[in-house]
Amino acid sequence: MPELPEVETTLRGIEPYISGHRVVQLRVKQSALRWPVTDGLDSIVNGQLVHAITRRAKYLILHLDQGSILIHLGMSGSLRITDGSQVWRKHDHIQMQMSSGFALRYHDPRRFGCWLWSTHEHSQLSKLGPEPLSDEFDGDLLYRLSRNRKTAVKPFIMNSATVVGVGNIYAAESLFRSGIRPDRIASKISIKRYQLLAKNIKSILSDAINQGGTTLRDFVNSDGEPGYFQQSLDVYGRGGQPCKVCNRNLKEIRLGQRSSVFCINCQR
DNA sequence: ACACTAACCTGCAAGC
DNA sequence: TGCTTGCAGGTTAGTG
Repeated sequence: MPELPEVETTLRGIEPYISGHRVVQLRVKQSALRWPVTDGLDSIVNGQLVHAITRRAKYLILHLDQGSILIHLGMSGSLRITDGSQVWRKHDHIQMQMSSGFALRYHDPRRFGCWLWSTHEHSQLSKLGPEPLSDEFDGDLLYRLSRNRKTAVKPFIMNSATVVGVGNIYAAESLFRSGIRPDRIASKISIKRYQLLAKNIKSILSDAINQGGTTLRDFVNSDGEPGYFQQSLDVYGRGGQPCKVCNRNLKEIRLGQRSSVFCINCQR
C-alpha cells in the first residue's frame, strides 16, 4: 500500500495521538522484519517523550529524547491508532502504548518494513535524493542527473538517489501524463520534457496526498485499510485496457522487475 | 560509477 | 476442490 502519499497521510493521521506523549510500553510480537527490530527496543524507548514525527522519503521518524525510531511500511505495512486494548490481529507485529491512553499498532503481512532505533542519523537516510515536493527537485535536476545514463527513465525516476518517493504507481502515472514512454533511455530526454515530468510528479503526488487526507479521517480504531485508490488511475493496473485519451489498448512491459503500463500512441 | 538481479515474506488470483 | 504458479504498493545487497 504505501507510496509517499500514503506515508504522508499516515503521518498526519497518527501525529496528534503520538507526538507530545510519552512511551509507556512497547511490545514486539514479531521482530523479523526487513531488518530485525532493534534489540531491546522496549527498554530503550520506555519512558521517553516523543517530541515529533517527521517523514523523509517513505520513512517515518519518531523523534524521542535520546534518539529516534525509523519506521518503514515496506510493501504491505500500515500504522493505526487503537485504544490499546484491541485484540491482536494476524500480522500485528508491534504496539507502542502512549501515556495518552492511545497506542500505535503496526501491521505488516509481508514484513518488508522496519522499526530501527538510532541515536544518530539513520544510515538509510544518508544517500537519498531530494523530496519530490521540494524546490530542490525540478526538471533541471532530472536533466542533469540523467546525462550519460543508459537506464530507462522509469527506473531512473524510481531510483531514490534521483528523487525520493516516486514508486511504481506514481512513476507510471506521471510518465503517462507527461507523454513519455517508460522505457525511453534517460539520457535521450530533453530538458523541456524533464521539466514537464517534474511538474507532473509534483502535481500527481500532491493531489494524491490531498485525496488521502479525505479518506483517512478514521485513523482511530479503524478496521479498514487506508483508502488508497480513490483517485482514478490512468495507466497503473490497466494493461490491455483502452487508453483514456486515445482508446488504444495499453501495453504492459517489465522494467527492472516492475510492471510498467503505457500507451504506445500517447507516450513517445 | 553504473546496470541489473535476487532476495526478504505472505496473500491472493488465475490456471490446470 | 486443491495444487501450482506468478504477481503485488519497496529497498538493498550482491554481481558483473
